[in-house]
Amino acid sequence: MMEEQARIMQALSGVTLAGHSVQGGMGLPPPHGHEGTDGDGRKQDIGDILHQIMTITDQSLDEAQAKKHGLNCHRMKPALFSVLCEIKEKTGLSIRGAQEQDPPDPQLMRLDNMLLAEGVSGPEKGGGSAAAAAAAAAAGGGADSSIEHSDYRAKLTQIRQIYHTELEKYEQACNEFTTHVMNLLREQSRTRPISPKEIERMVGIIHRKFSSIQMQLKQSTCEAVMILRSRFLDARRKRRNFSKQATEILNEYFYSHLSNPYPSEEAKEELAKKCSITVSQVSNWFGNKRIRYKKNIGKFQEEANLYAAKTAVTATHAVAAAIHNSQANSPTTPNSGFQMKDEEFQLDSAESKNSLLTNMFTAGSSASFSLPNSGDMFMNMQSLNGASYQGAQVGDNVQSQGDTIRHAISQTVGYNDGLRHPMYSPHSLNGNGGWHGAPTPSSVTSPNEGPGSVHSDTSN
DNA sequence: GGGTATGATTGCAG
DNA sequence: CTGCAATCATACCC
Repeated sequence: MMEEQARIMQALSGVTLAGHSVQGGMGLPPPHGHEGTDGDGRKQDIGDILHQIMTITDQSLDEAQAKKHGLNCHRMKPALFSVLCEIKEKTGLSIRGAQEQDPPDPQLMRLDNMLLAEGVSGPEKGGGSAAAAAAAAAAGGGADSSIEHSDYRAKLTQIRQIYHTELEKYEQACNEFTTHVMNLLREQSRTRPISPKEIERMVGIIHRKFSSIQMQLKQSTCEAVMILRSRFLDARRKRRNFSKQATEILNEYFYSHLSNPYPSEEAKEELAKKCSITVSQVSNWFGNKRIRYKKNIGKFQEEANLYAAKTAVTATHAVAAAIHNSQANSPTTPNSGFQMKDEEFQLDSAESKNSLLTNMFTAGSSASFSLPNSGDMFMNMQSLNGASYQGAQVGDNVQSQGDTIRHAISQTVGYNDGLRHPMYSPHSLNGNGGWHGAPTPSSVTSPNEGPGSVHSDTSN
């Protein structure tokens, strides 16, 4: 082997480096012993080839093409080509074959799932709004939640659009590049050993490269969504007072259930719906309210009175209406003890609630409103303006008015069918200041309440 | 800007 | 899980 190499070297030096020594000395002594016609001939062949190579750039393109064509048409070409392909397969390339079936990248899967969950890569509309809704639900709503919500959705749509545009671009570029490379390889396969398998492999490599770029795109998209999401949630985490209306509704409920201010799950849902807040916000509100009320009952007294009166007014409407209806339906119905003149309750548009209150609860007022001596309302109203109200025995009379009236009154003044059990007063807070002495928590409606009784918490 | 009100959070107990 | 109590963080008001 070494000998042959040396001989080739000699031949090369003899041809291409004629007159120049590469072996250090000033001159190379002529080789001895191996010279002959055979050696000279081979030397000449190699020299010709090398010469051709060296001068190939001097040839015109046409000449080169002609040579290429000549080679392609050579009768030995197909055989040689397949042999070379085979050799190539057997060497390096076949080793890489094992790496080809790429297992699904867990990171890519994570990204895909996330994008799907965020509604970026999923079906057109549903996913996005679902994610936004989820985010909204997670953060809780507010009066302006819809604004923030739509803002979030708009930004998400923007991200989605960018993502899809970029993805499309990448896919297009990938396809173009693949086609280009395939054509190139097919072309080249006429002059060098490239098997279809290799082309396939190359396509795979290209796709992998592009998918890694896609992964970067997905990653940045995910980041963008996450940032948007966190900003959105942060913005909603910012405390925002409930609307006045919502606070009123909650307060009304609280003070009309002062004896047991623990709304049931249904009541909470109802309140949440009415106030456009979440159930958990209702729970928070009641939790805060209970504790703050308990801590400083005095401070809340005024508020309690206000809401008691308010509730009384609205309920009075109901009662008046109920009576009116009842009377209309059965004119013979006796209404002693609970007689009210309709005109005293024509208050809706002309009179404000406040002026009505003044009329109703001023001693000199023509309206005489008797309340049972057992409800929260009564206690609160007692301190409203110092007037003393007699707890009339209205129960029987009211009952005689039929269910409608009984329900209305029950709603109004905390009247229960039982009527014999004392309801809550601030003084009945137990030693720990809890409501635990009161009817069972979480059962908003009093346990003593009759089964047919309708309570305000569920009836509105 | 400071004080208060208020919605939310946290840690604990039942 | 619910509610309580303490606390935080912010909104709101003067």
